[in-house]
Amino acid sequence: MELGERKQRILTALIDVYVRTGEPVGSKVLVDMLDNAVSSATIRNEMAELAAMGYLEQPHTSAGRIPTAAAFRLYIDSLMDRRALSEDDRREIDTQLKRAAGDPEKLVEEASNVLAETTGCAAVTTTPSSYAADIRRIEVLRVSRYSAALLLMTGSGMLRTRVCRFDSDIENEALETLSRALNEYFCGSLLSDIGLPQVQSLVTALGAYGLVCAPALTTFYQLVQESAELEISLKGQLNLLHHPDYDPVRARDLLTFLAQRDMLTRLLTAVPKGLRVVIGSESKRPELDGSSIIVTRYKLGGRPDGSIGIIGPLRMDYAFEIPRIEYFARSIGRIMDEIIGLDKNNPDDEE
Amino acid sequence: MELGERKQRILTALIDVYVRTGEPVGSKVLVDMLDNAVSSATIRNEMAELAAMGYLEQPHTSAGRIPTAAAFRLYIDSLMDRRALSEDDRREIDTQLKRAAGDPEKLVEEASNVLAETTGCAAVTTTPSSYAADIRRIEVLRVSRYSAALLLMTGSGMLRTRVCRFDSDIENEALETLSRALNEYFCGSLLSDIGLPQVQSLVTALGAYGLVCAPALTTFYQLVQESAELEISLKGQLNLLHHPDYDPVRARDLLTFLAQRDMLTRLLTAVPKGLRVVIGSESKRPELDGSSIIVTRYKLGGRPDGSIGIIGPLRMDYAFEIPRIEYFARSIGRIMDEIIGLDKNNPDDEE
DNA sequence: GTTAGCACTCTGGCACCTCGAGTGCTAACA
DNA sequence: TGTTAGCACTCGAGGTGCCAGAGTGCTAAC
Repeated sequence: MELGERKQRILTALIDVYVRTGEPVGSKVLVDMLDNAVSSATIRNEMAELAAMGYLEQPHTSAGRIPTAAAFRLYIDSLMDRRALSEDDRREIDTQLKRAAGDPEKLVEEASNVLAETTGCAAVTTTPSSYAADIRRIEVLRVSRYSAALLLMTGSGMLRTRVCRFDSDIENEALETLSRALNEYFCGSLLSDIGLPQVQSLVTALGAYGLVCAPALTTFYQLVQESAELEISLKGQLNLLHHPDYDPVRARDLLTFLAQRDMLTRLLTAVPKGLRVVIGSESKRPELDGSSIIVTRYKLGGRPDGSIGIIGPLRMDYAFEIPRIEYFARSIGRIMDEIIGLDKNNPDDEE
Repeated sequence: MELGERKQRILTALIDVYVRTGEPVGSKVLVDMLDNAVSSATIRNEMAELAAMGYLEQPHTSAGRIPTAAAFRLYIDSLMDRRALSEDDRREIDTQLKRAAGDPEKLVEEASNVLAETTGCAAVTTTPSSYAADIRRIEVLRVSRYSAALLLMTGSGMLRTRVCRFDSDIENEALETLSRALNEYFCGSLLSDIGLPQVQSLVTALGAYGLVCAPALTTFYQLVQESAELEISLKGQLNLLHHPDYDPVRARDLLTFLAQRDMLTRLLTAVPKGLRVVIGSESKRPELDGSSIIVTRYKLGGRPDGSIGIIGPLRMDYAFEIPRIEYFARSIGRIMDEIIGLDKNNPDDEE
């Protein structure tokens, strides 16, 4: 059902006002918005039709209208005028992100913080998907007589350590053999390809040291699992508690829902590739009624990788926030490539 | 001003009831509590005096009385009967904590989670104070042609890494020299003793490589700073939002206050040695009115080190929660000594 | 198809009332 | 002197009624 041009103008104006004020919009305000081209009665007629079409609703008879999720959907898909970020805004974002550069995980976390702060919403990000990353190097470092640290370095620039305790004192020779074997077997493997059987098969390969090194192999396996796992960071939850559009109880319930990380995972990993905006009830989760999610993916080495986005009330300045999030994603991709992307072109290990 | 024996009994009974119900306690209930020994009128007289002494207050004229912060203080210091944890509770705590063992920082974090969950309050912990820890070892690991990771290992069992980018390709020789110099200069030093001047002085010591290694020195300095910093973890904030004693707005404000980590730091580091209970207004922070903090320190190698505690509403079951937190602290100390404490007695490095 | 005008509806705030719980006080009692 | 019974009093919670204001829907005229 195609919307007449005037209906589109009215709907757009109404959304613009609503996004600004948060109050139901009456016909009089819209007359002004449309330069007195038509009278309030005409607007009222049009609004009644828009309401019948499911684009507007009234909290009660004598209140103005507010846009429905369907209206926001239409607005985002075809009505809105994207507002580009100013040069200043971009520079600001870039500098803030670069401050955290050095380590991909820190970068993404900092992006989350900055995004939450600038939008006043909660920000979600996933770390670069190390699932498909390859192991570059494994170090075994003695900590004490009977404990050692394993260090894992991946092609995505991630470093992880984990301490392992042996059942008794362990010889240097054993640790060196372990280190050699681990590197020999697993360097170049994808994290996702390493299963328990592969790790277990090392026990025999380690010969005389197989048994004493067993705890280290378990630790190594856990380390790989943990590293392959997608990590989700959620920042700025307090923003939601302070947001005027949420009453404290709704905000609390939303936070409780978001605290179940598997829900978040599902929401984030379902993002196909480009941008995804989930508006209120579209998510089919009652807890997300009244909230919107804007997510996009950042690229790593040119390929879509982790996700970044915000969660906030239905009433968001989509025309502004969407470009902002897209810029964040681009900026993260760019900086991350600077940190590690280039390394991909020049693999260069010592061993 | 000494409290008469009957007043003590009344106050104790009142607190017990109030802690259980959360409602103002009227004279009739107390008559039952005290086995009808006296009439409600007598209780009322006593309560009026207790109120005059500042131990009780009424939300309004026709309501029962609730204990003031001063009453809780008296209760904790001299009236209450500590209730010991059951054997089952202890075992439960031990197994949950041991699951996370391996790394002191993870252990403390997990303790925070478990404590928050079992008490229904927010839990705070500080990581073992690495401030006074000594550097055991520094590793320099090449990541790419022009970047390397620095790894720092301390005597408190902490491992930290940070990636550093050089201005251009860097030779193996340079990295090796850097590694040697760092270890030579800083192994055995306390983290707190390492300042910018000391690090800078390495530039000359590195000779020909001084300049190219400069970024690594900066990174090293940051790494040391970051490692020396006390880390505070706050878990279970959502519990506070759901707690019946907080209306959502107060809970929100409390969370907002707690989010300023420097405030938390001050609260936690001020704990002298044993137990510390800060009740409501005693903290002099208006945001903490209506909330109590119970903190104690866990020991590491027999010496008081980090802190662990909970933050929750004034109305807590102190007689039960205090022993619980103390048990947590003991358990952490014990497990942590198992992980690293013993190592202190057997320092044993490869180099 | 558009507009002016009017009756209608609904919310939010305010005042008012009643009920129940629990107190403070007084006078009598042991 | 300390304890008790009895009663008037206070206050909050919750329900009702009323009013002003905002915005609509509808009708009839343009």
